[in-house]
Amino acid sequence: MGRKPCCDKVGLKRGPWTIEEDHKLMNFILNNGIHCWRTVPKLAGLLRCGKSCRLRWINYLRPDLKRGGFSETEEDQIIQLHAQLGNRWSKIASHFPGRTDNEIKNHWNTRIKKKLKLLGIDPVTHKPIEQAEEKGNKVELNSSSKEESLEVKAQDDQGKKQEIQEPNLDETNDLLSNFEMMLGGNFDLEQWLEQETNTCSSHTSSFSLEESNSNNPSTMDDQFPSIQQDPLQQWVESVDSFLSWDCFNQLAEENIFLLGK
DNA sequence: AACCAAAGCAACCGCCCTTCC
DNA sequence: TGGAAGGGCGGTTGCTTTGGT
Repeated sequence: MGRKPCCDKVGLKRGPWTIEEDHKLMNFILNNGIHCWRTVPKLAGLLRCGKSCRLRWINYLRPDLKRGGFSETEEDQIIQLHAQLGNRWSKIASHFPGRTDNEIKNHWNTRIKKKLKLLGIDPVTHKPIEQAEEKGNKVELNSSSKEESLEVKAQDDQGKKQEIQEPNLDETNDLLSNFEMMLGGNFDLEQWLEQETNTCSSHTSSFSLEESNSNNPSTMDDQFPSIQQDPLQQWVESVDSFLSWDCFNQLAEENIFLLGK
């Protein structure tokens, strides 16, 4: 008598998403917005469950995502927030615009946890590991990790103040509001593309458009030849999944989403 | 060059909470 | 007010990549 599954998994595709699936999902969401995740795969023509679509969008396709490694400052903040909130990753993620809970969780589990353990700090309680264990770690601490130890002490001191450095709220709000505007259907992609084509092509040598590259275009104008007719479609079909999203995200970092300003 | 182990990360699972009827 | 449905969240898995031998 278990709970009813979120969806009928029979006939549904699982595993890594293909570029085509990404395109379909992006295309659908950018055209229609998000109303009910359960209906998204059906309407978008995807053989995925709604949850899977939601996860893919939130963790990977969302245009306001910030990619790349975590900075020292971000790591510090994560540690402080974790000390206060525990494993409430979504709450922690809400302090990092453009970061997902999954990303932070992964980073915590793979790196920060180890770093803290190495420094003799229990990643769960954020207190020094018990004497016995601590002795074992001292050897390491005395050798290579001395600097890190001091760094963590500083973090600890900061934590005691119970003051967490707030993110740039203006930036966060701007990103969110523009993203909401986009989902609400008011996002003028055509205008955005017109404004930003040069920016994109200028700083993304890795910008790979395998599909549209058949003509070896040298500029974005060439890459989007019929942009005037159906810019969204052109854009979605032309992007090569995450490589192009790197470009997109880079633009987002440069406040390209602040169109409403 | 080949193999193995570790690390990193995307995706899935299942429970919990909220909303709606 | 209670039950069902849907979404959100945290934990876990498993595949891919990277580094070492």
